Amino acid sequence: MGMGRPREFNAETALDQAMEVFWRHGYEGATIAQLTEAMGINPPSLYACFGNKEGLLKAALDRYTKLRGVWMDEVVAAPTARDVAERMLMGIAEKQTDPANPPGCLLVQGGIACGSGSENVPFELAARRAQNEDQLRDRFVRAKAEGDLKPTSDPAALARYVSAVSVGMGVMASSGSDREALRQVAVVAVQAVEAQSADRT
Amino acid sequence: MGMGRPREFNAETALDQAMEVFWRHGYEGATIAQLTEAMGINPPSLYACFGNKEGLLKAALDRYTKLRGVWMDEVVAAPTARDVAERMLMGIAEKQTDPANPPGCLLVQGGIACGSGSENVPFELAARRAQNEDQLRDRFVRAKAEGDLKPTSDPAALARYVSAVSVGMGVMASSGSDREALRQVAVVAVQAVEAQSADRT
DNA sequence: CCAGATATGTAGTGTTCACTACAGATGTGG
DNA sequence: CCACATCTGTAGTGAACACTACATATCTGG
Repeated sequence: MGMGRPREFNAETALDQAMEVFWRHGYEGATIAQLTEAMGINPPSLYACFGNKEGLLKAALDRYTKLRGVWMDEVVAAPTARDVAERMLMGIAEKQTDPANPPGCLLVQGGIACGSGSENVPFELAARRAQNEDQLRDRFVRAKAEGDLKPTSDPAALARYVSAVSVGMGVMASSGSDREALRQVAVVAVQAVEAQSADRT
Repeated sequence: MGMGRPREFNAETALDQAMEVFWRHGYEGATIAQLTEAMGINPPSLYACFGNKEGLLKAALDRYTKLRGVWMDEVVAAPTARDVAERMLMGIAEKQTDPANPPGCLLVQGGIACGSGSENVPFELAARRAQNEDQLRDRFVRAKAEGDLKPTSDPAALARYVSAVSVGMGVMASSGSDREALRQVAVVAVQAVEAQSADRT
């Protein structure tokens, strides 16, 4: 039996375009018409490949978190907890205002509140953000074990904090804050992590 | 000439219900059917009173910021910049997880990204958030003048920072974080403001 | 009690939405 | 070159959306 007509579009390239539409308009604000036009395909191709609108979102999120994961690995590779926070938040100030992408973060812009029928979309995004937070927490646990963070510090709370600041910066970026404003926030935010760091000998 | 049939519903009570629907589902996720049912009125009454869906949102935002303004006045009445930040962020941890309201903050849940035709909704919310930030900034400017904050500190940056943390906490709350998790974030966040405070004599 | 004015409830309006039926096109295995 | 499988484009589908026409009800001023 034959293997059928091969697909004429590249799934990853198409996903990049879909990602941008979701990023800019949110899950509910993005229409199939906008998505198909950006992806350069027709609705039947979209549904054959991704199932439905939510399936397309998940695929776009997978791609987003995969690309972001590479960067996060560099972030947690910083030598100290303070440097991890700085590299993370300063990097976010850059990325969230990169004119090559829509402002803000897809994991926030994608949809914080949704209508009936899409209630699980916000949870889907939250689950991806939690992955980042877990990665930070693990790194801070290590920092505490290494004596980099004070014995009284709470790595999980620190990770939650850095994650919260990241999200807040994303919302600011999407509503017009420029890169310099975000950098100022990052600089202040890092000082809280510094306050939890052991004194240098 | 007569003055017409009087309205049979209370506008403020109805707005409270509409507020909750926008809060829980966002602007685009909230339907007129949900809104009218929650408000206990029919569509013609809604349109006669608020113009259209966006007009209703603005009225709900007005009411939200008015109620919130009372609390913000208490926040900035705290004696020091550090206490202002603590009162603000700890209060937010309480309010965003108050079971009497939907989780999070209407100024975030209302809509961060919107589809074509509602592009100005996110800006509308951002403008209201900016009011809070301005109030914080003014308070921190005063704190600096009073010697409460270090001469090297940047009141505008500090206000932006506290505002960003607030927003981040709101997103966390809406995606399931409990009150204790938010309190932990607040405790850490306050330390950055403390780092900008002058040493006590 | 009547005229004018505004509110209300019923029952729609046109539009846009996510999604798909179907026919033709393009590939593979035998 | 034929049977089969999968993709593609055209052209829709029913449902849900924001919004409203209209008849009726309830008020005030005279």
